[in-house]
Amino acid sequence: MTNTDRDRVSAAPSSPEPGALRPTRQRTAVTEALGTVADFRSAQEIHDLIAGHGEKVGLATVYRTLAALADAGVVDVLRTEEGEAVYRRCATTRHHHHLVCRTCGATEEIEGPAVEDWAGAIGRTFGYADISHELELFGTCPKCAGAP
Amino acid sequence: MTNTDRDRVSAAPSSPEPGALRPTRQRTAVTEALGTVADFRSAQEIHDLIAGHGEKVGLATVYRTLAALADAGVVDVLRTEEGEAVYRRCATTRHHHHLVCRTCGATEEIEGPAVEDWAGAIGRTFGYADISHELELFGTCPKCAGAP
DNA sequence: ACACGAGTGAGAATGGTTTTCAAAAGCAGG
DNA sequence: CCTGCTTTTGAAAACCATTCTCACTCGTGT
Ligand SMILES: [Zn+2]
Ligand SMILES: [Zn+2]
Ligand SMILES: [Zn+2]
Ligand SMILES: [Zn+2]
Repeated sequence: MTNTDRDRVSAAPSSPEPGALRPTRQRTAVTEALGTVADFRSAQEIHDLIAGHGEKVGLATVYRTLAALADAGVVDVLRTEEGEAVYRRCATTRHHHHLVCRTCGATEEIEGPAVEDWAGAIGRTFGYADISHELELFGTCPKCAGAP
Repeated sequence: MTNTDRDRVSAAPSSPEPGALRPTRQRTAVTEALGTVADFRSAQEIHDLIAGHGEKVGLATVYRTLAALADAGVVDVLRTEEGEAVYRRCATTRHHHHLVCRTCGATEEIEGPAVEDWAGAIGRTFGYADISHELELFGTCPKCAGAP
Protein backbone atom coordinates (compact mmCIF):
# COMPACT_ATOMS: atom_id res chain seq x y z
CA MET A 1 0.00 0.00 0.00
CA THR A 2 1.17 3.53 -0.69
CA ASN A 3 1.43 6.39 1.75
CA THR A 4 -0.94 8.48 -0.28
CA ASP A 5 -3.48 5.73 0.04
CA ARG A 6 -3.13 5.70 3.78
CA ASP A 7 -3.42 9.47 4.05
CA ARG A 8 -6.66 9.49 2.14
CA VAL A 9 -8.35 7.73 5.00
CA SER A 10 -6.54 8.68 8.18
CA ALA A 11 -6.29 12.35 7.34
CA ALA A 12 -7.31 14.55 10.25
CA PRO A 13 -10.59 16.40 9.68
CA SER A 14 -8.66 19.63 9.85
CA SER A 15 -6.49 19.01 6.82
CA PRO A 16 -8.18 20.30 3.69
CA GLU A 17 -6.10 18.16 1.36
CA PRO A 18 -7.77 17.66 -1.97
CA GLY A 19 -9.16 14.18 -2.28
CA ALA A 20 -9.40 13.54 1.43
CA LEU A 21 -12.22 11.25 2.54
CA ARG A 22 -15.02 12.89 4.49
CA PRO A 23 -16.32 11.27 7.65
CA THR A 24 -19.93 10.36 7.00
CA ARG A 25 -22.62 8.41 8.79
CA GLN A 26 -22.34 5.67 6.18
CA ARG A 27 -18.60 5.22 6.46
CA THR A 28 -18.86 5.11 10.22
CA ALA A 29 -21.54 2.45 9.98
CA VAL A 30 -19.35 0.24 7.81
CA THR A 31 -16.37 0.63 10.09
CA GLU A 32 -18.43 -0.15 13.16
CA ALA A 33 -20.02 -3.16 11.52
CA LEU A 34 -16.55 -4.47 10.80
CA GLY A 35 -15.75 -4.01 14.45
CA THR A 36 -18.57 -6.24 15.61
CA VAL A 37 -17.36 -9.36 13.82
CA ALA A 38 -14.18 -11.36 14.12
CA ASP A 39 -14.21 -13.21 10.83
CA PHE A 40 -14.15 -12.36 7.16
CA ARG A 41 -17.44 -11.07 5.78
CA SER A 42 -18.72 -10.28 2.33
CA ALA A 43 -19.90 -6.81 1.35
CA GLN A 44 -23.45 -8.02 1.37
CA GLU A 45 -23.08 -9.48 4.84
CA ILE A 46 -21.70 -6.19 6.09
CA HIS A 47 -24.66 -4.51 4.46
CA ASP A 48 -27.01 -6.86 6.29
CA LEU A 49 -25.18 -6.29 9.57
CA ILE A 50 -25.75 -2.58 9.24
CA ALA A 51 -29.39 -3.04 8.32
CA GLY A 52 -29.90 -5.39 11.26
CA HIS A 53 -28.45 -2.65 13.43
CA GLY A 54 -31.20 -0.28 12.37
CA GLU A 55 -29.18 1.94 10.08
CA LYS A 56 -29.65 2.12 6.35
CA VAL A 57 -26.70 2.37 3.99
CA GLY A 58 -26.84 1.72 0.26
CA LEU A 59 -25.16 -1.43 -0.92
CA ALA A 60 -23.14 0.53 -3.46
CA THR A 61 -21.79 2.68 -0.66
CA VAL A 62 -20.80 -0.38 1.34
CA TYR A 63 -18.86 -1.62 -1.65
CA ARG A 64 -17.24 1.75 -2.17
CA THR A 65 -16.28 2.11 1.46
CA LEU A 66 -14.85 -1.36 1.73
CA ALA A 67 -12.81 -0.76 -1.40
CA ALA A 68 -11.46 2.46 0.08
CA LEU A 69 -10.61 0.79 3.38
CA ALA A 70 -8.91 -2.07 1.61
CA ASP A 71 -7.06 0.41 -0.52
CA ALA A 72 -5.86 2.14 2.60
CA GLY A 73 -4.73 -1.13 4.11
CA VAL A 74 -7.18 -0.78 6.97
CA VAL A 75 -9.01 -3.98 6.09
CA ASP A 76 -7.78 -7.22 4.60
CA VAL A 77 -9.49 -8.78 1.62
CA LEU A 78 -9.45 -12.30 0.41
CA ARG A 79 -11.55 -14.37 -1.91
CA THR A 80 -13.70 -17.32 -1.05
CA GLU A 81 -13.39 -20.42 -3.18
CA GLU A 82 -16.41 -19.16 -5.09
CA GLY A 83 -14.66 -15.91 -5.91
CA GLU A 84 -16.58 -13.69 -3.55
CA ALA A 85 -14.55 -10.97 -1.84
CA VAL A 86 -14.60 -11.01 1.96
CA TYR A 87 -13.27 -8.35 4.29
CA ARG A 88 -11.89 -8.20 7.80
CA ARG A 89 -10.44 -5.49 9.98
CA CYS A 90 -7.35 -6.99 11.56
CA ALA A 91 -5.72 -5.97 14.80
CA THR A 92 -2.47 -5.08 13.11
CA THR A 93 -1.95 -3.10 9.95
CA ARG A 94 1.45 -4.70 9.51
CA HIS A 95 2.00 -7.35 6.87
CA HIS A 96 0.56 -10.68 8.00
CA HIS A 97 -1.40 -13.73 6.95
CA HIS A 98 -4.37 -15.68 8.27
CA LEU A 99 -5.26 -19.06 9.62
CA VAL A 100 -8.95 -19.54 8.99
CA CYS A 101 -11.25 -22.25 10.32
CA ARG A 102 -12.95 -23.96 7.41
CA THR A 103 -16.01 -24.66 9.54
CA CYS A 104 -16.77 -21.60 11.63
CA GLY A 105 -14.57 -18.96 10.04
CA ALA A 106 -12.60 -18.21 13.19
CA THR A 107 -9.47 -16.35 12.15
CA GLU A 108 -5.98 -16.04 13.61
CA GLU A 109 -3.52 -13.46 12.40
CA ILE A 110 -0.16 -14.97 11.53
CA GLU A 111 3.24 -13.38 11.21
CA GLY A 112 5.93 -15.49 9.65
CA PRO A 113 9.34 -13.96 9.10
CA ALA A 114 10.51 -17.35 7.90
CA VAL A 115 8.07 -17.32 5.01
CA GLU A 116 8.84 -13.72 4.14
CA ASP A 117 12.52 -14.61 3.86
CA TRP A 118 11.76 -17.75 1.94
CA ALA A 119 9.70 -15.81 -0.59
CA GLY A 120 12.49 -13.35 -1.14
CA ALA A 121 15.02 -16.12 -1.57
CA ILE A 122 12.89 -17.90 -4.13
CA GLY A 123 12.49 -14.72 -6.09
CA ARG A 124 16.23 -14.18 -6.11
CA THR A 125 16.82 -17.75 -7.19
CA PHE A 126 14.67 -17.30 -10.27
CA GLY A 127 15.90 -13.79 -10.96
CA TYR A 128 12.52 -12.22 -10.30
CA ALA A 129 12.33 -8.73 -8.80
CA ASP A 130 9.78 -6.99 -6.58
CA ILE A 131 8.55 -10.21 -5.04
CA SER A 132 5.22 -10.11 -3.24
CA HIS A 133 3.12 -12.99 -2.07
CA GLU A 134 -0.29 -14.14 -1.06
CA LEU A 135 -0.66 -16.76 1.63
CA GLU A 136 -3.55 -18.12 3.66
CA LEU A 137 -3.79 -21.16 5.90
CA PHE A 138 -6.96 -23.16 6.43
CA GLY A 139 -7.80 -25.74 9.04
CA THR A 140 -10.27 -26.89 11.65
CA CYS A 141 -10.15 -24.90 14.86
CA PRO A 142 -10.04 -26.68 18.23
CA LYS A 143 -13.63 -25.73 18.99
CA CYS A 144 -14.95 -27.18 15.73
CA ALA A 145 -12.72 -30.25 15.99
CA GLY A 146 -14.35 -30.99 19.35
CA ALA A 147 -17.86 -31.17 17.89
CA PRO A 148 -17.70 -33.16 14.66
CA MET B 1 -8.46 -34.23 -4.07
CA THR B 2 -10.18 -37.59 -3.60
CA ASN B 3 -9.41 -40.83 -5.35
CA THR B 4 -12.89 -40.99 -6.76
CA ASP B 5 -12.30 -37.59 -8.30
CA ARG B 6 -9.13 -38.77 -9.94
CA ASP B 7 -10.72 -41.97 -11.24
CA ARG B 8 -13.48 -40.08 -12.95
CA VAL B 9 -10.95 -38.56 -15.25
CA SER B 10 -8.05 -40.94 -15.60
CA ALA B 11 -10.14 -44.09 -15.88
CA ALA B 12 -9.02 -46.31 -18.70
CA PRO B 13 -11.48 -46.43 -21.62
CA SER B 14 -11.97 -50.11 -20.93
CA SER B 15 -13.44 -49.73 -17.45
CA PRO B 16 -17.21 -49.27 -17.56
CA GLU B 17 -17.38 -47.67 -14.14
CA PRO B 18 -20.53 -45.71 -13.60
CA GLY B 19 -19.91 -42.01 -13.86
CA ALA B 20 -16.66 -42.25 -15.82
CA LEU B 21 -15.89 -39.36 -18.15
CA ARG B 22 -16.07 -40.09 -21.84
CA PRO B 23 -13.28 -38.97 -24.14
CA THR B 24 -14.79 -36.49 -26.55
CA ARG B 25 -13.53 -34.14 -29.22
CA GLN B 26 -14.35 -31.17 -26.98
CA ARG B 27 -12.45 -32.41 -23.97
CA THR B 28 -9.47 -33.21 -26.12
CA ALA B 29 -9.54 -29.72 -27.56
CA VAL B 30 -9.48 -28.14 -24.11
CA THR B 31 -6.62 -30.33 -22.95
CA GLU B 32 -4.61 -29.60 -26.07
CA ALA B 33 -5.26 -25.89 -25.81
CA LEU B 34 -3.89 -25.99 -22.29
CA GLY B 35 -0.82 -27.69 -23.65
CA THR B 36 -0.04 -24.88 -26.06
CA VAL B 37 0.35 -22.19 -23.40
CA ALA B 38 2.71 -21.84 -20.48
CA ASP B 39 0.85 -19.37 -18.33
CA PHE B 40 -2.46 -19.18 -16.55
CA ARG B 41 -5.43 -18.58 -18.83
CA SER B 42 -9.08 -17.84 -18.22
CA ALA B 43 -11.85 -20.10 -19.48
CA GLN B 44 -12.71 -17.54 -22.10
CA GLU B 45 -9.13 -17.35 -23.29
CA ILE B 46 -9.00 -21.12 -23.62
CA HIS B 47 -12.22 -20.90 -25.56
CA ASP B 48 -10.64 -18.37 -27.90
CA LEU B 49 -7.51 -20.48 -28.27
CA ILE B 50 -9.62 -23.39 -29.43
CA ALA B 51 -11.60 -21.22 -31.82
CA GLY B 52 -8.39 -19.75 -33.23
CA HIS B 53 -7.24 -23.29 -33.84
CA GLY B 54 -10.20 -23.94 -36.09
CA GLU B 55 -12.23 -26.11 -33.75
CA LYS B 56 -15.52 -25.10 -32.24
CA VAL B 57 -16.40 -25.90 -28.63
CA GLY B 58 -19.18 -24.31 -26.63
CA LEU B 59 -18.11 -21.94 -23.88
CA ALA B 60 -20.21 -23.83 -21.36
CA THR B 61 -18.36 -27.00 -22.23
CA VAL B 62 -15.02 -25.30 -21.75
CA TYR B 63 -16.13 -24.24 -18.28
CA ARG B 64 -17.38 -27.72 -17.49
CA THR B 65 -14.23 -29.39 -18.71
CA LEU B 66 -11.92 -27.04 -16.86
CA ALA B 67 -13.90 -27.58 -13.68
CA ALA B 68 -13.58 -31.33 -14.12
CA LEU B 69 -9.86 -31.13 -14.76
CA ALA B 70 -9.36 -28.89 -11.77
CA ASP B 71 -11.43 -31.25 -9.70
CA ALA B 72 -9.19 -34.08 -10.77
CA GLY B 73 -6.09 -32.11 -9.89
CA VAL B 74 -4.89 -32.15 -13.49
CA VAL B 75 -4.93 -28.37 -13.78
CA ASP B 76 -4.22 -25.69 -11.21
CA VAL B 77 -6.64 -22.83 -10.66
CA LEU B 78 -6.07 -19.46 -9.16
CA ARG B 79 -7.90 -16.19 -9.16
CA THR B 80 -6.80 -12.93 -10.65
CA GLU B 81 -7.08 -9.85 -8.51
CA GLU B 82 -10.38 -9.17 -10.26
CA GLY B 83 -11.74 -12.52 -9.21
CA GLU B 84 -11.52 -14.24 -12.55
CA ALA B 85 -10.51 -17.90 -12.45
CA VAL B 86 -7.44 -18.82 -14.50
CA TYR B 87 -6.18 -22.30 -15.27
CA ARG B 88 -2.86 -23.92 -16.05
CA ARG B 89 -1.69 -27.46 -16.65
CA CYS B 90 1.48 -27.81 -14.63
CA ALA B 91 4.33 -30.21 -15.26
CA THR B 92 3.86 -31.91 -11.94
CA THR B 93 0.66 -33.04 -10.31
CA ARG B 94 2.39 -32.99 -6.96
CA HIS B 95 1.63 -30.22 -4.46
CA HIS B 96 3.39 -27.03 -5.46
CA HIS B 97 3.07 -23.27 -5.75
CA HIS B 98 3.77 -20.64 -8.41
CA LEU B 99 5.95 -17.65 -9.03
CA VAL B 100 4.14 -15.53 -11.59
CA CYS B 101 5.45 -12.52 -13.49
CA ARG B 102 3.12 -9.59 -12.96
CA THR B 103 3.93 -8.25 -16.40
CA CYS B 104 4.05 -11.12 -18.86
CA GLY B 105 2.50 -13.94 -16.86
CA ALA B 106 5.53 -16.21 -17.09
CA THR B 107 5.14 -18.89 -14.44
CA GLU B 108 7.60 -20.98 -12.46
CA GLU B 109 6.51 -23.98 -10.45
CA ILE B 110 7.80 -23.84 -6.91
CA GLU B 111 8.25 -26.58 -4.36
CA GLY B 112 8.99 -25.46 -0.83
CA PRO B 113 9.28 -28.11 1.85
CA ALA B 114 10.23 -25.34 4.26
CA VAL B 115 6.88 -23.63 3.81
CA GLU B 116 4.98 -26.87 4.04
CA ASP B 117 6.63 -27.58 7.37
CA TRP B 118 6.08 -24.04 8.55
CA ALA B 119 2.38 -24.26 7.74
CA GLY B 120 2.01 -27.46 9.70
CA ALA B 121 3.86 -26.00 12.65
CA ILE B 122 1.65 -22.93 12.70
CA GLY B 123 -1.43 -25.10 12.64
CA ARG B 124 -0.16 -27.12 15.57
CA THR B 125 0.70 -23.99 17.49
CA PHE B 126 -2.88 -22.74 17.28
CA GLY B 127 -4.43 -26.16 17.76
CA TYR B 128 -5.90 -26.27 14.30
CA ALA B 129 -6.22 -29.60 12.49
CA ASP B 130 -6.16 -30.58 8.81
CA ILE B 131 -4.06 -27.62 7.79
CA SER B 132 -3.99 -26.73 4.12
CA HIS B 133 -2.71 -23.60 2.48
CA GLU B 134 -2.76 -21.40 -0.53
CA LEU B 135 0.37 -19.60 -1.62
CA GLU B 136 1.40 -17.71 -4.71
CA LEU B 137 4.40 -15.49 -5.38
CA PHE B 138 4.41 -12.56 -7.76
CA GLY B 139 7.28 -10.60 -9.20
CA THR B 140 8.88 -9.22 -12.33
CA CYS B 141 10.70 -11.79 -14.39
CA PRO B 142 14.25 -11.11 -15.66
CA LYS B 143 13.02 -10.64 -19.21
CA CYS B 144 10.45 -8.02 -18.23
CA ALA B 145 12.84 -6.31 -15.81
CA GLY B 146 15.23 -5.84 -18.73
CA ALA B 147 12.72 -3.89 -20.81
CA PRO B 148 10.95 -1.46 -18.51
C1' DA C 1 -26.19 31.50 4.45
C1' DC C 2 -23.54 30.20 -0.14
C1' DA C 3 -21.02 27.67 -3.38
C1' DC C 4 -19.14 23.64 -4.81
C1' DG C 5 -16.90 19.38 -4.76
C1' DA C 6 -17.49 14.96 -2.34
C1' DG C 7 -20.75 11.38 -1.12
C1' DT C 8 -24.94 8.72 -1.62
C1' DG C 9 -28.42 5.45 -3.40
C1' DA C 10 -31.82 3.30 -6.56
C1' DG C 11 -31.61 1.13 -10.34
C1' DA C 12 -29.36 -0.17 -14.66
C1' DA C 13 -25.43 -2.21 -16.65
C1' DT C 14 -21.46 -5.54 -16.57
C1' DG C 15 -19.33 -9.70 -16.97
C1' DG C 16 -17.82 -14.09 -15.44
C1' DT C 17 -19.95 -18.38 -14.43
C1' DT C 18 -23.79 -21.68 -14.03
C1' DT C 19 -28.15 -23.70 -15.34
C1' DT C 20 -31.62 -25.29 -18.53
C1' DC C 21 -33.17 -28.54 -21.66
C1' DA C 22 -33.69 -30.47 -26.07
C1' DA C 23 -30.77 -32.30 -29.60
C1' DA C 24 -26.40 -35.08 -30.65
C1' DA C 25 -23.05 -38.46 -29.50
C1' DG C 26 -20.93 -42.48 -27.04
C1' DC C 27 -21.62 -47.24 -25.67
C1' DA C 28 -23.09 -51.83 -25.07
C1' DG C 29 -26.07 -55.79 -26.48
C1' DG C 30 -28.67 -57.99 -29.71
C1' DC D 1 -25.97 -52.34 -38.46
C1' DC D 2 -30.35 -51.38 -35.15
C1' DT D 3 -31.95 -50.30 -30.36
C1' DG D 4 -32.18 -48.48 -25.91
C1' DC D 5 -29.95 -46.04 -22.51
C1' DT D 6 -26.73 -42.63 -20.51
C1' DT D 7 -23.59 -38.93 -21.11
C1' DT D 8 -22.32 -34.72 -23.36
C1' DT D 9 -23.07 -30.65 -25.72
C1' DG D 10 -24.39 -25.84 -26.76
C1' DA D 11 -27.36 -21.73 -27.32
C1' DA D 12 -29.69 -19.06 -24.68
C1' DA D 13 -31.41 -17.72 -20.23
C1' DA D 14 -30.56 -17.30 -15.50
C1' DC D 15 -27.43 -16.00 -11.76
C1' DC D 16 -25.13 -12.90 -8.94
C1' DA D 17 -21.40 -10.21 -7.12
C1' DT D 18 -19.69 -5.95 -8.32
C1' DT D 19 -19.57 -1.55 -10.78
C1' DC D 20 -21.56 2.34 -13.03
C1' DT D 21 -24.88 6.21 -13.79
C1' DC D 22 -26.64 10.36 -12.48
C1' DA D 23 -29.71 13.26 -10.05
C1' DC D 24 -29.84 14.57 -5.46
C1' DT D 25 -27.91 15.40 -0.71
C1' DC D 26 -24.28 16.52 2.50
C1' DG D 27 -19.97 18.53 4.45
C1' DT D 28 -16.86 22.15 4.48
C1' DG D 29 -14.53 26.43 4.09
C1' DT D 30 -15.76 31.21 3.18
ZN1 LIG E 1 -13.93 -23.13 13.84
ZN1 LIG F 1 3.93 -12.51 4.13
ZN1 LIG G 1 7.71 -11.36 -17.36
ZN1 LIG H 1 2.48 -25.81 -0.22
